[in-house]
Amino acid sequence: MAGAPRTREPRADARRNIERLLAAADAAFGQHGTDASLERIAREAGVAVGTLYGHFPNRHALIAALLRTRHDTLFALGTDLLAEPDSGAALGRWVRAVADNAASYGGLADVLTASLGDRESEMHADCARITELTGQLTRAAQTAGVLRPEVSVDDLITLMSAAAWAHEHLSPASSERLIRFTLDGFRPA
Amino acid sequence: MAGAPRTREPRADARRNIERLLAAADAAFGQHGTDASLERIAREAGVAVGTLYGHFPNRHALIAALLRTRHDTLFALGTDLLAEPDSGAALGRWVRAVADNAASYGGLADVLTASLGDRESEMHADCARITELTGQLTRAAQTAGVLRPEVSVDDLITLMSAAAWAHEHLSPASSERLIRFTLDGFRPA
DNA sequence: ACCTGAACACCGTTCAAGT
DNA sequence: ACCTGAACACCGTTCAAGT
Repeated sequence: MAGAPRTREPRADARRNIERLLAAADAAFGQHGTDASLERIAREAGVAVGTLYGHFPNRHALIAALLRTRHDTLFALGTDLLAEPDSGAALGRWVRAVADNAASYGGLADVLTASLGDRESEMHADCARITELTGQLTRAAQTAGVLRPEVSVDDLITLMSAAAWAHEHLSPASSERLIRFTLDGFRPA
Repeated sequence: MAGAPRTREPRADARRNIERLLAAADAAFGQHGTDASLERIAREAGVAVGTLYGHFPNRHALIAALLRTRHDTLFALGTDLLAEPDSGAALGRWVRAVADNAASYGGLADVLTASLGDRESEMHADCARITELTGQLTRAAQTAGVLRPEVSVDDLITLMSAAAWAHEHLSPASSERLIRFTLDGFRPA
């Protein structure tokens, strides 16, 4: 009764191609932003375009795969922050972490924002999880009285996305200042 | 002494083509954002691609031409606001006007931000003028004591651009709320 | 099960040739 | 002085054919 290979593991060559594609994509997105040429990525990975499409049906899938581990550590941070006694500081750290993450590739803020509203996107679940954690941290800060009650989760999402955009298109410093002043505006009078 | 045509006016057919191109571009940018296909714009205008490039050497030039009159009325508003006695309210109205303007086409916030840092761009002068007016209104509000002294022109530019981005990628309401809370954070404690 | 590369439809940009 | 359209180099995406 025997080792019929009923495994779902990808074949060894496929696995290698996937890794090469991810490495090439990470480099290309880092250098040219999230709309870097997919053809070039395949070429750089030493693989035919069809192979890229075979593993990643579209650009979103490729980006999502790259963000996968990054997002896991982000979620871990989020749940840790929920236990933080100073919920104002926790929220601040969360906002910065999310904004930084959404700025890891040029154009990523746009992509993530689109994914939040697109149930079909490979990144939709991740975006929803971020929204969920943001909601919990927001409510915690509000019950602690360190955040105005009229501030909504959407307001936080807006700030984080806008800060990520500013990080990329203006400068990290501008982004940080926007966060600081806006969080100030979020505090009770 | 006679009517030799020493005029610099474009020829009648050229003039007509320019107008058709601008109309088509306005429609296309409105619908598909600032990176709409130039080939399609030419086709829609009933003109060969070469004609488009003959009048507008690149995409920026085309966008700049479309913004020209819009910006003139914006500048007029800016100088009017300098005379406003309530300099806090004046700054608020300015921020909203600039942000709205920078959201008139999808992707325009990105383009304008790039133009601000690119001396070669056809929109650079316009962006510089906006920065200048922002600086004057900022200083006016600061001497009136309704704006924290550590807020810089860059902070205002950041807010206006980020708000324009949010207007486009999230919603006009999100953008307005970002402006409101951040301006709150800009006020003296 | 996976890979290849040609195929198709599109794009930005240039430029010789026309009027 | 202006217009045309073919030309070139690139791209996203699909799919028959191979192994």
